[in-house]
Amino acid sequence: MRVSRVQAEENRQAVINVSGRLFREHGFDGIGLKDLMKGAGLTQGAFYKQFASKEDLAAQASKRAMESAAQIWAAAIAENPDDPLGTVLRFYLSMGHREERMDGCPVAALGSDAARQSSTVKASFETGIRAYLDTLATMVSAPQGEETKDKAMAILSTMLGALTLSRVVNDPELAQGFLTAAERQIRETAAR
Amino acid sequence: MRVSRVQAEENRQAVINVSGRLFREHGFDGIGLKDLMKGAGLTQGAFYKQFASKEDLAAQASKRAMESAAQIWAAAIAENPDDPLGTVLRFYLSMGHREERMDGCPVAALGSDAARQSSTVKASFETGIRAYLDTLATMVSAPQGEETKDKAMAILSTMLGALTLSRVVNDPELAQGFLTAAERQIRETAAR
DNA sequence: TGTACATCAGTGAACGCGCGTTCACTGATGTAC
DNA sequence: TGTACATCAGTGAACGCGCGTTCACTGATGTAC
Repeated sequence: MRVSRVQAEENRQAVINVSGRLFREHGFDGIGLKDLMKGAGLTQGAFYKQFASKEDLAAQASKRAMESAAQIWAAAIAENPDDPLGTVLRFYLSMGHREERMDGCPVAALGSDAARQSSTVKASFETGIRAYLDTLATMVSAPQGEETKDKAMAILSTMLGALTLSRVVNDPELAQGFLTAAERQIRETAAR
Repeated sequence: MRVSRVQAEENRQAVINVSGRLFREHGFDGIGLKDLMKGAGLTQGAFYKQFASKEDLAAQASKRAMESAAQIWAAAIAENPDDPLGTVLRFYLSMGHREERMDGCPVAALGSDAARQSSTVKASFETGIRAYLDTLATMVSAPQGEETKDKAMAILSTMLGALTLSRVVNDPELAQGFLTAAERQIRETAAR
């Protein structure tokens, strides 16, 4: 049955939000339209009234996921403005983040999947990654602007790599080792 | 029809080898048993004479893929023993590696997929990752042993993160930026 | 060494299932007058 | 403001397809004597 335009838009947003979380948990190929729609309280049939294809949803959900990740960064920084970099590192490189794929960094949750997706999906990630870099760039000390960008890119690489490695290994001690080693090295890089 | 024991074992190895490559190219969920077997010149029906399940093959193929990655490292180092770290960084953090998923680093190709797999699959990755770390540890200068391990973990994190990020973004310039920034920072970390 | 027979790697078809996508239908919403 | 009708978000079933897995069968290999 028909639903008000406002309600329809709310439903669309709900699908995008829940898909962003479910894709992170199960991968783009690991969850179907039926379960994505059910997550928003709808049925499969309504899907094509809102989205052109699963890939279209993947792109929109990735964009949304990156945006909410950026908001989590911003909220954490706002709570502890004296040590922004330390705040970001403490939550990004934590065992809690390692175990929480669904609400964690989308690049860590979907990175190797995203590399295989269309350039529309990649564009969503690229935008979010540039936002990460801008945030990190405000936190590092560097003589010139160009070097600041470089440092931000190296720091983000280390963060993402350490979290990914910590999730791929079984041994919790080794996992913690990657997170700790990354944090230590990033602090040195940022200060240098 | 029956085939000699030697031939059967060769076929098994061929399936493992080709699957290691095809999984890297398409992801664990992105390619089916039919195509994996076809890659080794066999048909789908023979699969369960050699493997317990697709997951069983995933674990064995991941192990094999990590072993051949380690061999690529070793071969590159052997060719240029004067600058082992530089050699590894030049090929790992290259645009060529970015574009060659099938024969590249399995952690970069399958990292976020692997995090969702069974602990058997993760164990294959963990073993390979420890081998990476041992190799890197011989290349960094550090006063104490513990610090060497830490540096190796941070360096591997930066390498993996930079390659992953370079593959996730569309813009080749940004992709190259991650690789370059990572290489620069790793050289500093290794020398410090 | 030669023969008879058991073994089993590989084939190809079938199984049930869930996938992404399409479609006829419903009925509340939105619009025209 | 009230009425008549067109719109369209959502439902639920169906589509063809490919998935992982199973199985009856084949015939060369391996084994027993």
